Amino acid sequence: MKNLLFQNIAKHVQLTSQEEAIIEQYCTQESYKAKTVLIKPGDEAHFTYFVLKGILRSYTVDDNGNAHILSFAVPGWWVTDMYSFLTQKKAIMYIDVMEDCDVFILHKSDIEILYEKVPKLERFFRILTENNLIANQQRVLDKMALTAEERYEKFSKKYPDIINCLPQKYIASYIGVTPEFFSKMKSKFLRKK
Amino acid sequence: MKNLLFQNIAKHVQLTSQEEAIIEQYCTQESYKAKTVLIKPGDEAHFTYFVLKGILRSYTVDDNGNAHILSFAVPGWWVTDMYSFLTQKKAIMYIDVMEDCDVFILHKSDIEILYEKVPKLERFFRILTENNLIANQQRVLDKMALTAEERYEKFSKKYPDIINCLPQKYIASYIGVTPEFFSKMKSKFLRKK
DNA sequence: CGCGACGTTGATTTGCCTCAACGATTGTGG
DNA sequence: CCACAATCGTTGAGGCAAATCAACGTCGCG
Repeated sequence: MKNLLFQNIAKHVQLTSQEEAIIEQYCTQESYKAKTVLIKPGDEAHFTYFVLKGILRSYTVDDNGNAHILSFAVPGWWVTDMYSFLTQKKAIMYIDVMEDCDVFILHKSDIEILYEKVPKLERFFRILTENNLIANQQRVLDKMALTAEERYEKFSKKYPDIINCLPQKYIASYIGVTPEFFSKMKSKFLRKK
Repeated sequence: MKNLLFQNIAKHVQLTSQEEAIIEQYCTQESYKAKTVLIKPGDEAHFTYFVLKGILRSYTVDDNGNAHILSFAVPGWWVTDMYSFLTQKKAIMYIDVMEDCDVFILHKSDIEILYEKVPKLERFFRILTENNLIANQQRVLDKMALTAEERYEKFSKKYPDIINCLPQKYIASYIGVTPEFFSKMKSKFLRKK
């Protein structure tokens, strides 16, 4: 279990077993049932979550009540309301559980302590954030340059596993279209083959 | 001149004058005329640029030849093709100069050296990247949840200075609409007041 | 069983794009 | 210094991608 976290870290920085032990001290493991809301707008996000099992998502709800999914968090991923977590201002997003999950919880203040005790983590999270940034930059450009169908194709190549285990309305929301349009698009797409 | 860089760094980490001296060794200053292309798709982005004066932009061009601006880089900002710079694979973006500029140039391999010599930079760039990520996440959501007019309003509040010194077709491109539509939108917007 | 969540399909509307034409401004070479 | 081209912004007509609204079938589950 704990291995998934350290496997992940090991992809970018090499920790000693002593350093791993320190990190372990600050990680709390927890399980949540589907539909549990971990963060909602107005909260202060004191925690970041590392997913061991299950699926979470982060999203906003607009004035018309439509949800817009920013990210799916699957095993091996971190998730929180970055804005709130980093600035300690009010959250703007929901984080909730889509499939029963096990997570590690890290408190904001503990992360700051860990940065001091295990400086390598500074690098680890830098690299993690860099990769996340690249992905988000690409997503901004994709939303501007590609059609819904192209975004769908791209998504299904990038996350072939997610596509079959989630209600498709969530995929529509991630892609940036309505469930109705997504349905029509998909049937047109399949008819072509 | 060099001060702008260190003022910027000082917002997030405290450097000794010795550390500043080390960093200075790896910075090359350069000036470029408007329209100079610093990076284009297919290149390998070996450099990142810190803007002292002038304006640069990063953007992609889609299959129809339309440009989509990812970012404007004004004094105090860093700019490069993050994807290429970090992975050292082929660039996917253009970086070019919109107004004659002075920049500091940092080589990818020098940054790696600097991370070793001045570990505080690891933190500095982590924080910088975190803030950049938050902004890009918000932009993804804005493109999904807001109308063009709302995105325009948001942009003009966030960058009131940029709006008056750049041809508006570039702002249209950043917002994610055509210049024609932007023009109509703007005149409708002004008529309302 | 009956309710609620989900996916589908159709009719209609709308936000934004495309294409084309036209002034105004800029700038550049002769 | 002018002439001409290039760039930019505006406006209009028409078109298309995607949203909206509504109705309906299906499935899983309390």
